[in-house]
Amino acid sequence: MGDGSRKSTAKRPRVTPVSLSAGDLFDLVRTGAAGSRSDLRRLSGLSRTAVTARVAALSEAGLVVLGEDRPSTGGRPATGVMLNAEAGVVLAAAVGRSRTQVAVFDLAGRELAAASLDHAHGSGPEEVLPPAVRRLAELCADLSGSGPVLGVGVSLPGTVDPARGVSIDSPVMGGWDEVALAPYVAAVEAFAEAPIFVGNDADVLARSERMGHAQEFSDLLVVKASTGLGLGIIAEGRVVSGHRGAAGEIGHTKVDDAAGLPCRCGDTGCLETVAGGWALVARLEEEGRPVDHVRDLVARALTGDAEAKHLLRESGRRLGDVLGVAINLLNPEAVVLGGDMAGAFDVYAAGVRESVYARSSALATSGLQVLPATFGDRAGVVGCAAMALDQVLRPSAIDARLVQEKVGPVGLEPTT
Amino acid sequence: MGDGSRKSTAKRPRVTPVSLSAGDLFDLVRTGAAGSRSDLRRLSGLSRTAVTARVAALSEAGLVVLGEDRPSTGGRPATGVMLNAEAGVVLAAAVGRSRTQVAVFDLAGRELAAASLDHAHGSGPEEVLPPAVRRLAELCADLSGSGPVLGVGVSLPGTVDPARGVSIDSPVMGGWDEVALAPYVAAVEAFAEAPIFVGNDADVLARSERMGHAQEFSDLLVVKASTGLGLGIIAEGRVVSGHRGAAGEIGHTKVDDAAGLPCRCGDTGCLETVAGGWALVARLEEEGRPVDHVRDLVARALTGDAEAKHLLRESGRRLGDVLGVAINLLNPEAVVLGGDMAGAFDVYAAGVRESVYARSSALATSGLQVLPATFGDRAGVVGCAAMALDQVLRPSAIDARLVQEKVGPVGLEPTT
DNA sequence: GTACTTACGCCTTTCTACGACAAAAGTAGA
DNA sequence: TCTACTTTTGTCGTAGAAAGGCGTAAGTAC
Repeated sequence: MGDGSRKSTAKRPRVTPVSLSAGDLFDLVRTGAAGSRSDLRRLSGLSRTAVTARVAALSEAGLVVLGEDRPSTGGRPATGVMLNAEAGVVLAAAVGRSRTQVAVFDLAGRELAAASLDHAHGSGPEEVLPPAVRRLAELCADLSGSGPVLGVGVSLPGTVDPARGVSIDSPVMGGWDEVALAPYVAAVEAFAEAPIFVGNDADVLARSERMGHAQEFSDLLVVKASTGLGLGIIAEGRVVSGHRGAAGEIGHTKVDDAAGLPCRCGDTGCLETVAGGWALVARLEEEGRPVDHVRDLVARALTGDAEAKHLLRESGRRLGDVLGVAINLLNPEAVVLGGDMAGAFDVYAAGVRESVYARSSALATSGLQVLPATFGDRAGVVGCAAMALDQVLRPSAIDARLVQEKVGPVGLEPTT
Repeated sequence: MGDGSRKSTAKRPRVTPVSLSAGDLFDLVRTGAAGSRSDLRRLSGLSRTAVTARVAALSEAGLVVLGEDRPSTGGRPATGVMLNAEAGVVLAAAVGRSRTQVAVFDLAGRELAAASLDHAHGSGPEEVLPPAVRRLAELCADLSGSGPVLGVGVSLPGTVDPARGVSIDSPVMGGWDEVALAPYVAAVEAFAEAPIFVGNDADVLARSERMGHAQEFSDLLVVKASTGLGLGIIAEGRVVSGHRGAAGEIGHTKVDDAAGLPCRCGDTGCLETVAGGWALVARLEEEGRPVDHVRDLVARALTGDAEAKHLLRESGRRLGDVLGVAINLLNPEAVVLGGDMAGAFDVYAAGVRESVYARSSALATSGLQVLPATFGDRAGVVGCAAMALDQVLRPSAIDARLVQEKVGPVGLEPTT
């Protein structure tokens, strides 16, 4: 050194504030990557001062709690920093064709209360949503002192527009064209402020796996096999929703076996007409053995009914034919089977495996696993909650909450 | 200060540095979103001071240039800030079965020089790579004063591991199992420092569309139809590579039409055996009309050869059968056809459209477009360059380069 | 009991980012 | 042609955040 003739050596600003925000640190805590301020310092590269300041802000906002835990690693034990699961709740409502599941979750994703509401098959929003919202209000009332409602996740069996929070249409339920969900939720005063997140049922099932199998695998196909057939895609750890959120319409792929058979979507030849739950139910009915719902068919299969088992296995095989293409395309590490039909997992998975291994290339199927949905028949509400939590607790949302709080506390109680 | 009883009211740090780094601003300039410091101020929300400092740093590093352009919008005209395309180059090498295309691109993605090297069908890395690297060195030498080599993009017809930069295997070429590419490139001293990015040929084709159709559409399927059949996926604006980078193996999907037919992959019943370029060539050969390469078949079709046209259309139809499933799954806005067979786009696309519209649901195909690859037979090198540029010029890489430069100039010349 | 390790609060220094002031360089209209 | 207005840009002083040193707390290892 020793020059100085060139002004570039004068004083150059640093220009590179790669520092992480409080929300980013919160995310590290929430995901369990960090459990103490020291962890955060190591992971973020920030100085102690910066980490301390951010954690203090998060703590004041009630988003994290400082416990005296953490075993020593040879020196002074660290003060535990963990997510304050009691800082609020999210609501989940998984609307099905004849049943709506509702539940309340804390910020750690634990279910605090749940209920199920039956309604007539194919009901419209007026019959479904107000009772569900009322029930959620009751659940919240019973859970006194559980913090404010930070978000609401809703899943619908049909096409939705996540951006606008409206139902676009539903093949299995009437009256859901262009229905905005916010007004129904806002009917309860305590929910009026909460943002609403809407997802397709198959998509939401995929999101539930982000709290399950996706912690192990980053590329997954998640099948929802119930009355209809849907597919959720997790690619590189992210849920892929496709253009206008309409990815995963696997049920309406045309297959040769179904040529000419009319589908509920108005077209003919769809996979659903030979492998969808409604079609299996219809088949059984034709044979003079009426069942009310796919769940009944599954129940029969579980008690050893040969015909029901055969139908399920056959359905799995046909699904596998189409799934094989998807597997070649996306090369997932595992296929997760969810929905009512996966209730008889062994039978259904046997059918799926049979044709998947025949249809896909050796490369794609080597090491491919076929797994049951982590949360079984609770996957709907878990996925709705996961969807809401992912949005409500994402770093930028946390940062926004903190600056908002500096102006005037709204939403979360500062400390109380 | 006089309180101290409650520290929470004292002075709270801001804790939320959402400010954008110099690299982020560079990205805005590079993508054309911003063309002046005022634009950057508006887009980033940073203060004039901060923007000025960052732009000064970028300018000193030679990454952007300040021109006196920009028309006035009613007041003083803004100084134009634009990407300094001459700050360096990236190299592209698209390895094919019998031909390797190489090219040099500037940072704006413009091709500065190009060449093509033929080699025996199915050659190994020893025969292919050294000549290609030598040719690139010659091209660079001719382009004196074009800046340092910042990155190298290579595409291979087979499976690759992008993370490690190695070829895993190739169905069409021998000797490519577990081949690391870096040593070959580093043989030329001027290239030794440059990072290497490796991609599958179909994947790279998809990346080329990020500079083409993907500027308009965020969800695309990109088909590479040449000797083999491959598929690249762009979902929500991102290229999806799948687990171990092996997504898009559409050619080895099993189809009923091909039952029993042996495929070059060792299996039987693959789509490629009835719709892949190599199969069409074999078919023509059986009929006593030998052709050397798919390109010859396409050339014949373009001159009106009925048999060639029929084969191409039939191939497109069969591809469309499988593609229909993918379309239902991912609901893209457009399907892009590339590779040699797309050279006869009209014929090939007709076949694809025919079966795609029959196979997919009305929802997925309404508004679906079938388009030719933006860069035709140059898509390979363009995609390689795009892959390298996306990595080399991404915000975090730019930031790293700037701090590096503060310590001691390496890589880019400071101003010179 | 002593030395060592790890965690963390407080303080000072450094440096970034902001906003105000002021000048430059155009356009629009009298 | 000249003047008022708009927009862009450079410079300066100040507030505030991040870093790092120092000292202390609270464990473990021997």
